[in-house]
Amino acid sequence: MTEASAEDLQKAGLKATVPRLKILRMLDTCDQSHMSAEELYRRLLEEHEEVALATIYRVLTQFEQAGLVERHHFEGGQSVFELCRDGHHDHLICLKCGKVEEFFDEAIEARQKAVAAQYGFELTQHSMTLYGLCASCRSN
Amino acid sequence: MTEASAEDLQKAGLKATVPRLKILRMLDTCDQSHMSAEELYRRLLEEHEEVALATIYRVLTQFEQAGLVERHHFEGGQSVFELCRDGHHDHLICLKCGKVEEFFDEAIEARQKAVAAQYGFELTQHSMTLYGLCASCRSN
DNA sequence: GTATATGCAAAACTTTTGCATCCTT
DNA sequence: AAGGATGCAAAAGTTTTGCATATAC
Repeated sequence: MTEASAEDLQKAGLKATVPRLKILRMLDTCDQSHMSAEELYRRLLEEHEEVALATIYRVLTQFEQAGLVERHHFEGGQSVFELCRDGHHDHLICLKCGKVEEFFDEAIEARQKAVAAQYGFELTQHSMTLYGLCASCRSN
Repeated sequence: MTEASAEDLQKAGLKATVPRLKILRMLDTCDQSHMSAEELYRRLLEEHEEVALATIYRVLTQFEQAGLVERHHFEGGQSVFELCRDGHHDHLICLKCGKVEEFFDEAIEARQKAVAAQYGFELTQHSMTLYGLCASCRSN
């Protein structure tokens, strides 16, 4: 995938403003792909690219509505945001070091659809998050 | 299952205080089995069984630690609490009317374990929530 | 030039905490 | 009687909003 750019914003129907580009770039290039608004704010600050926290929240909400970003509610209360890249996936999170792994499992997806159908639901989205200890945290 | 009682609290290692019993009873008998702290507060108020909101939060946290209650982070920011009755289950939520259905699917549980193992994780918990439109909301 | 976005400060909301008083065992 | 629990009020944390100014097209 090429670097996040002004066109990505325009294609999504959003003006290519400086704060939006900073936020998009940070989501795209940061080693940490799942960040809270506060984390994003701090990292931008560190790179001397400060954007007001209120703007970060507004922009993330717009990105979410435009389908550029997904918002997750993991344990811990605050929302975490992730740039939508390839397709759908679920998450595996280490409770000790916070590492986030992404995975996709066809069998699970199929069963989810089957369960929803069984209850008469039209499925529009789902969230599935596994919590545990990652390999390196286990060995310590 | 018999009505929630003082013994349930004592077995869990908690003093059987009046506020705790009120909260436990409400969780047990309310038609709505998944409630936020605020909702619990309002419903107790309606039944003239007021408990301070701060106490509700403290008690719910203790209940959670004692294994009496599960805390969920569904969409919408605030925590929702549910009395632990039978075994583990996942949730299916209607985005329109808020109805919560519980389900359990062995195939999904098995795949979750397999996925965790594949990534070297020791699985300690998981949350899986399906969102959609329930049958009656679809027909309207 | 015009509509929209941003920054700042304040507000709204959820959850936690300090402390004096009260209740359970 | 003693330790722990509660209520109240205040604080802390997260997210939203009003409004004047600045920016993108």
